[in-house]
Amino acid sequence: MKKSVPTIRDVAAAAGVSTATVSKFVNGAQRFSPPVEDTIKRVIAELGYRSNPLAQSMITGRTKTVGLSILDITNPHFTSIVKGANRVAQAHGYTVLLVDTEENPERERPLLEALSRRVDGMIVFSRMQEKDIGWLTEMDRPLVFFGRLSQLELPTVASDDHRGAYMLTRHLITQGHRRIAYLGFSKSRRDEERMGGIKECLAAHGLELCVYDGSAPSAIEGERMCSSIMLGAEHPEALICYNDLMALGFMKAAQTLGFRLPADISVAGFDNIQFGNYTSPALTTVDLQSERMGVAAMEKLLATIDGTPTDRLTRIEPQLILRASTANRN
Amino acid sequence: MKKSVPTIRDVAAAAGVSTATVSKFVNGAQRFSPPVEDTIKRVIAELGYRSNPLAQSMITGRTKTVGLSILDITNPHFTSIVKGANRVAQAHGYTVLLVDTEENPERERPLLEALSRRVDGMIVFSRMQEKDIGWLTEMDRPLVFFGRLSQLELPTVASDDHRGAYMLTRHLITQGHRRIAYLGFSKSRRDEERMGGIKECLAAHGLELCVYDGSAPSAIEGERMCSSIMLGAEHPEALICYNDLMALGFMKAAQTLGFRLPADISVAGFDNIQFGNYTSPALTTVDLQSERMGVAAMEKLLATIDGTPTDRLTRIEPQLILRASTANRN
DNA sequence: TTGAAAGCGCTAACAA
DNA sequence: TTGTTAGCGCTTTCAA
Repeated sequence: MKKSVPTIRDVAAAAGVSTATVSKFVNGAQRFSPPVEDTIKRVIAELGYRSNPLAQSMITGRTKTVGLSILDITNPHFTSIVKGANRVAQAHGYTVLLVDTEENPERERPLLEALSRRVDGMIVFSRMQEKDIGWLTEMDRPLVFFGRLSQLELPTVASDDHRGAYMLTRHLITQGHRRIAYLGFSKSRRDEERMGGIKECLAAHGLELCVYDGSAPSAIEGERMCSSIMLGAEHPEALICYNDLMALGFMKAAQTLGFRLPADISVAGFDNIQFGNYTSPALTTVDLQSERMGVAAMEKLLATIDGTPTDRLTRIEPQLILRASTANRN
Repeated sequence: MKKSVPTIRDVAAAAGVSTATVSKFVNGAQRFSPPVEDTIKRVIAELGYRSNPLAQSMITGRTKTVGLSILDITNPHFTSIVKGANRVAQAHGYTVLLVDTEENPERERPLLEALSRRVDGMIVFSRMQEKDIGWLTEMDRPLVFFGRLSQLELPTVASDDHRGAYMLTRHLITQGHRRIAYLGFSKSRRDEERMGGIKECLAAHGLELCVYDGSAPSAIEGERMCSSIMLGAEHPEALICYNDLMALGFMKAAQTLGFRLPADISVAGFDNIQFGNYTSPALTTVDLQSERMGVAAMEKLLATIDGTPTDRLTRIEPQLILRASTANRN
């Protein structure tokens, strides 16, 4: 009595037909005479047969699985992306294989190479320099990339960070802020875009930007940077953070230092993570539409897999979300 | 000129050796004479050969991939678990295949069945009733389960929710709270344990528990439930929430209704998600050690896969984290 | 409508 | 040290 899982051959033998027949029937590739179909159906149920996706994939070359590589699963921005991507994949019968590169550019390549052979396509969020990702294109797998690329011709989904930053800055200026600072994260490709948007808007009003650079896009880092930002000769009237996590950390540390928000300083971030809603004051932010980005990326990937042509670049418009962390400076 | 990816046969032919030789060499299963090794190495580089993990897995029966099924990727409790599990898997050369069942018990079964054939083992967080998960054991794959089970004999990692709840309640009583309420989530298996711990402690002090039941373990739901909890004839002096997300939502809504925290009501949750640190007041919580749970589960799973015996149950001790959302009632 | 047979890319005895 | 050979579980012509 062999305990192991039944194969298509076991089914074929028990049903008195050929494996080819079973295969075609299981995949709905062909209809058979009622008696044959009934027997097969019965035997499958009896044996508890289920096809081996590995063997199936090896032959067909399709795995019905897509890879999604993100930078940090504990950042709500990325989990929202996953949420959106997951929903679309699910609806199309695909399983998402998630890889968390943990903000470590060196880990990306081996992880993605291992992943690439197991999936029909991949969506990649990368911290690598553009010059270092040429190999991605050589993996002969459909691929969608997050974020603007200047050289590479990859299908891409990107938020308009420049515009989002401009909108936010414009609003801060309207509120009467003049000394505006940026707590950035220069390791990210998007940092430049955001800073560019801010600077452009400030320049248009004859203002200059004071820039601080964080070493991680996290709340902890926001906390850490707070003292050097707030305890100089003259602290900024408004601070734009690279993302909401940093803003959250900064706000907490600033309050601990005795500053009142937004009276002493206005604070804003990017991403519109749900937790920006639960701080006091609630966080003003630029909603980059994370979930929608995930949806768009997965739709683009599945289209590419199916061979349906799509635009190379999908741009998602950001939305400014005003909350209490920014206020008029009168 | 065939554009397709090179197989082991291409390498063998080009190197003038047998496929077996290439296979063994690639897998480091055996050493060969220097000239042979050099040629193979060179040819592999030239052709850009990389072995097909699918074919490999089909034969060896091992995929070097493990599945991890969670209830909601946007809940930081689960992302911490993933973080811990991921780290361990990575260190052992395994890739984690993540599945988000989105708090939908019906989706679990098909998702897990599809997953089970592609991985060497699985870690499962389930919202299903214990009576409905017997099939899990029949999937002939190593499996680790999160949460206490009463009947099933599965390897399990669980936090001591009962004790955590007891500790928290005890502290609240010490702080002088008498009218204590619980905002639960009865769909979760852990809800009972938490409520049990609270009740036991209250009973020991001759107190009774007032219970509200939420329909989702989310911040939104916490917000929604707030008015019915706070705007009755007499509102509780302290509220324990099923998790931090609900607590966050509740706190925000309560403050919006004009209540001062913790002066009017103390609030506490479970999980110690990082965002409990960034609210005002910061959230008192029971740290269930999410990341450690992920680590423990993955270690247990990999041990099971390797055939190393482990204890059936790993229990993780919770820690009470006191912050400003709970205060003395004098 | 059904089946025989030839693989998919790789590994694992077993030989040489 | 190296090669031969027989599959893993499945799909897919092609023939019956």
